[in-house]
Amino acid sequence: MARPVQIDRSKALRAARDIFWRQGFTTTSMSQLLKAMDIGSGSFYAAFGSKPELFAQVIDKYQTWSAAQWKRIRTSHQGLDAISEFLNTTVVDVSGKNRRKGCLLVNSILEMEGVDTELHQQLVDRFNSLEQRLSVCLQEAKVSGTLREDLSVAEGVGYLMTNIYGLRVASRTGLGTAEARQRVQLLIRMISTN
Amino acid sequence: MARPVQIDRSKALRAARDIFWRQGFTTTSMSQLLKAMDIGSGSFYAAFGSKPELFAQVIDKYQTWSAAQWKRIRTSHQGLDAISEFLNTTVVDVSGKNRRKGCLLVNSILEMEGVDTELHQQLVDRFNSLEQRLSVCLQEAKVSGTLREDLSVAEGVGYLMTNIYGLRVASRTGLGTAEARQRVQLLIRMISTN
DNA sequence: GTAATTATGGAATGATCAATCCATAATAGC
DNA sequence: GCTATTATGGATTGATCATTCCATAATTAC
Repeated sequence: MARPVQIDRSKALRAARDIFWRQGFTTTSMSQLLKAMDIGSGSFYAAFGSKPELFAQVIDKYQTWSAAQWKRIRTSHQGLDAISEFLNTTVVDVSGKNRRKGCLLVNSILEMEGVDTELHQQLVDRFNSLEQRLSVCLQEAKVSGTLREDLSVAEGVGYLMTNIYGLRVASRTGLGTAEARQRVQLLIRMISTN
Repeated sequence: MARPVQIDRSKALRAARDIFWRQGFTTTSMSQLLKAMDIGSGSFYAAFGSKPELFAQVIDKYQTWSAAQWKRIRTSHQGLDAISEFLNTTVVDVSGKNRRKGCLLVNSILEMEGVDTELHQQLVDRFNSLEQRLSVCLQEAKVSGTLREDLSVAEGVGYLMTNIYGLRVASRTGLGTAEARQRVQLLIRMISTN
């Protein structure tokens, strides 16, 4: 009865994700965004509400993808091996030819800090769910005896979180894939039983 | 013969540094900046040139201060002890009551990445001078036998850089001073001879 | 006190921002 | 093929951005 929607929502969201990933939320202007998504402003506001609302949708989708990836890793890895696999996957994914920079969630946390306090806290909370996943893996390692005896699970989680943040940032200052992998290997070795 | 300058340059620079530190370069508007510095736009452009030029001056001053701090540490500490002192000083300085967030240099590196490529590379180069300082300390530790034997100096530098970045970021996601200190203690312990 | 000179800060300026408006395009039902 | 309906995207809007302009204030030399 009416003109049908012609925008490919999922494709548009992916384009938006990638440009936010590369440039951040604030830096990306609506004109850049519309061009990247290849839609007009009318369609945009009809379909996504506003620039911040679109961003929230992108973050949602990103986290869904992120959770799926974690689940995939966990079906075939456990303990320190799962953590190692997680780090390698995410590090590889964010450097090298792939032009996305760091982790969208971490980047956004840093960017939104002084700007949108509410969104900032939401993002931090979401990211902290990673702590629980890491905690479970470390517990497994503790039981299986692969975790350094003088290291508590809580300490290990803090250590890993610091290194994850650090690797994300380092990947944005020119750290190559090969060197990133070496750092991952080393940081795992540090918390393993010798 | 003419009206004398009444702005306190160093005080104004400090105010600018603090608001950039809290909010970042892009997010801070000229009106906020002028209000924080407590000067009018005429005086501002006469004294500092432009917003980007002011930022460069702030970064310069920040790094001068940072170098002095490092020098101070080195007069009384060496090896892993110097690194530990450096980490504790900077971590304490950037969290808790002090409302500045993270490290101005690191924050700016992340912010300028897609925006101003030239400035971004300058900042990265500056920050990398830290690697050399760390390398010297690790060499001292190697000689004195306090560095884990199975760890090369190069590996140690990479490890430390990751953790420094990570701590800077973690301090912007709600990490408290006490917990930050524990993480510093742990990460030093990991690279020490047991 | 007057003239000369320069700092000052509030009022324009033009660019760009996100968001809205609206004439037009594209469909389905009849 | 006509009507009703909704998607579309370029033009428009009002706000805000960094910057410039300029009348005025504050000082020194005489």
